[in-house]
Amino acid sequence: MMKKNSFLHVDLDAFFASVEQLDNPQYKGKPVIVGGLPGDRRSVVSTCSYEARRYGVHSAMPTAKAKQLCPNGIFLRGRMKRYHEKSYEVMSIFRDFSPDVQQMSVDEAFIDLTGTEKLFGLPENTAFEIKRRVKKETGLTVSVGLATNRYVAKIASGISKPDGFFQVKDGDEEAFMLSLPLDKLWGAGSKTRQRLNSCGFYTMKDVHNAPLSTLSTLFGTHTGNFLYNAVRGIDSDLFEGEAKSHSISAEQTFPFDLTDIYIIETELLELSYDVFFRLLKENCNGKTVQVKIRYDDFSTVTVSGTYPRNIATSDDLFEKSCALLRKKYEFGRGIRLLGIAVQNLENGMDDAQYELFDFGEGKKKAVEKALYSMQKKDSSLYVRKARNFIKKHD
DNA sequence: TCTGGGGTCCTAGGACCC
DNA sequence: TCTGGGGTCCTAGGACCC
Repeated sequence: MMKKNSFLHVDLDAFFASVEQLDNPQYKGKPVIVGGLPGDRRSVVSTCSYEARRYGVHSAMPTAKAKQLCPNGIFLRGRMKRYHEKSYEVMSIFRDFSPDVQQMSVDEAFIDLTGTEKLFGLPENTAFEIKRRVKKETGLTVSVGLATNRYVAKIASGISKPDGFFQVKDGDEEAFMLSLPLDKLWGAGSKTRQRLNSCGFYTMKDVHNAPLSTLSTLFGTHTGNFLYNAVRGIDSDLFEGEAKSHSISAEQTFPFDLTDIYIIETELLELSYDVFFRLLKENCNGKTVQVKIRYDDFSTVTVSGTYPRNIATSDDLFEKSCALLRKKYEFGRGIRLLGIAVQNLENGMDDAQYELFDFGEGKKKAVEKALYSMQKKDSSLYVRKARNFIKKHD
């Protein structure tokens, strides 16, 4: 008989809040809420401790509401650098147990344990050994799901949080899925659930009863297939393979809506710097630029352009962004968010091109590369155009 | 209570080419 | 003179996730 696959999904519990409690022992056992501070306009909760969740606080909740629900909460801004350090420690432990660790985000990963039994014993024992080592070596707790495919492992890890372990045995996948409420169907968010409900589907069983053809007609081929498989505990390969496209973006929500075109473009300048320096840092580049505008009523539009050559400098990105914005922006409307993305990225900076088409950009580019290496050596260095400083000191 | 920021993937329609 | 069907690329919008 063929040996079945074993996958772990490991999730760090209330990650950002747990790191804060670890680094600040006086916060242990208290409601810690990481994200915006209560006084910040237009901010949300990023992560909160289980103590805070008891008050009804959760991720993505406006900070103002969190403050209302939990007036004595400890509100903290995130320290992303620190979280990435801890994340790296944890991921390194995972790699001691399998060569195939697929990190999904800063706080979760899949570990393929297929074929590791001879080395580490049963997968469930490995799961407990991983939990033990993470706790001992980093002070953090994780929740682990174990199953024969990634999709079911992902759902299983959410079953007994925090510090949990849940195994779905070979052959039990379908029954496991059917035992859960519909809102545990990972990959079907609120919009899809609303549509499911409006079609008369309220439980996993309801979806399970529908033939594939019906689901495909109602939801399209892709989502139909996904739903059909998901309620049966079959992995639709959502987590398989490398990502096809890649992009780097930056966006900013403003405390107050913007209408003045000079100020709007000054913000685009700032975003252009952010994005361009990150392109340098990641040593990649692309030809497609997207500008995102969120109006005061929260409606969001995007406009993008694909150009013959990669982005040459931050000024180049700035000019393209301004042109795109002017094409799309309904002048006079209040803007609450602006974003810039460079999409369809490829590795390398194609330096050769600039020798053929150098419109003075080669020089600018050299200057920006030099600035980038200065910033790399001294991270306190903040290089921006004078235009951005004028804004800051208004 | 009024909604962050950084991503990936999918779809539909249009342009363009063969 | 009118027109089919397929492939590819691009764009805008939307859903979803952490």
